[in-house]
Amino acid sequence: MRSAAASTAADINNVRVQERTLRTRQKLIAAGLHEFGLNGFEASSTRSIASRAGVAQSALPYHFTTKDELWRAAAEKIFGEFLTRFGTILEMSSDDEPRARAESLITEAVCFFAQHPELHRFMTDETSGPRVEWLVETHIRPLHSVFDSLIADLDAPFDGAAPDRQHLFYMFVGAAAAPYEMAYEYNAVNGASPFDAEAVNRHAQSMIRTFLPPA
Amino acid sequence: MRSAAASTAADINNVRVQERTLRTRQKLIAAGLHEFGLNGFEASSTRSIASRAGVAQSALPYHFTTKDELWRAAAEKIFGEFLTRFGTILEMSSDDEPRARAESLITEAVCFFAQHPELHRFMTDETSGPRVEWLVETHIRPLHSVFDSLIADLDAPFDGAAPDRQHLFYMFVGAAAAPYEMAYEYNAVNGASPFDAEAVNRHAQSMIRTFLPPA
DNA sequence: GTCTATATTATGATAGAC
DNA sequence: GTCTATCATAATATAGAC
Repeated sequence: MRSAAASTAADINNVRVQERTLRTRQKLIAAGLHEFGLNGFEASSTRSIASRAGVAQSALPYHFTTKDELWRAAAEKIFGEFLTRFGTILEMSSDDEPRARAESLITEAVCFFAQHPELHRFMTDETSGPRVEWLVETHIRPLHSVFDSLIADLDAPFDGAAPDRQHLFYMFVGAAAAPYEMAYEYNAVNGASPFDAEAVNRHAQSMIRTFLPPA
Repeated sequence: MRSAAASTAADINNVRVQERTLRTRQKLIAAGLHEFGLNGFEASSTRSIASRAGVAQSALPYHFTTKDELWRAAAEKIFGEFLTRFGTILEMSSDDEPRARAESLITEAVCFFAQHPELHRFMTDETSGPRVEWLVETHIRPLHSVFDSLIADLDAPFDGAAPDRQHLFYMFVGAAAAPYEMAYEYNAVNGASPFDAEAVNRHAQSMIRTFLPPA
């Protein structure tokens, strides 16, 4: 039966095509995440992204229509990874002592910023325009509820003199990401990379000592 | 005496020309500071800068040869202003009680980041390359000694459990600048501008409560 | 689906009139 | 010194061969 055989072949072929499409899209997203996270949207060219992904420049508009859409796909990926990982940690630690839980949440957040500095760059690259508006509504606003569960533990011990809850979010994010946002400077001044495991641990400890009052 | 008259006329003319040159250069630096501070180096076009300054695009390469040099001039201006202002505050407060002094230094730093968000953008816009290298060696490294006088007061009360001194610099800068670095998001989420005087005061108070241990 | 080649636009820097 | 006009280049997106 020719039609059945053709249909089967087409199915097999479609699967393979879809797999290849998926792989190429993923390579482009990974490369875009790297470039956008390092240089921001405007300073990243589709050529450099395609080159990093190992495909032709025209593969980018083919798979994502515009540079803008690739940027959105990269944002989805990095914010999705963060929410997934943090959701897991939040669940796993739900029965821990408040202090120990806060410490491990802070440590996890610092490690994520160190391993994925792109996350913070996406949050701060542009100051206005359609991309920021989309990002805030789609991905950053939800972060606040995630951090609220962290913040509940952070300011409880302060009683009257706790830092402003609204501002804790910004201070925490800014402080956690700062060494990685200024990595070149950190390296030049301190003679070591802020991404080294030892430096990350020290940063997590410093964050705990700064944002959790002494026990 | 024709030559004397001509000389005098030329001198007067030179002064006027130099004054006009200076004004144009200053307008370009101010416009460049604004654009670079808002969008970063690559995303700022010489056309938009010139347009903001109210001069022709070609006035930029005429007065500064390259976009790069204008950027450096803008960096000189904003870092110079910061050092001048902070130097004054440091002197004026040298006889204050340590706690009160630390509080006023923190408040001053927060106000400066709020009034000049360009400063932090210059520190974080690019992650590598000749401009960052120049900026770190010329302007950011000196900031560390300024902050050291602040930090000496910050971590003294902690005794054993003080945050890492190296990391305090980054945490402090990151936390102080965060609301202004994420101003669009702050506005969308909190329904008010982080640049409002009331929000700046609250941020300064939150910074004090976070980075100075309860008295 | 991926490539090479190209159309189109925007950028930074230069030339020349005034 | 400032302007208009232009060059040269690099960017994104499209067309067409395979």
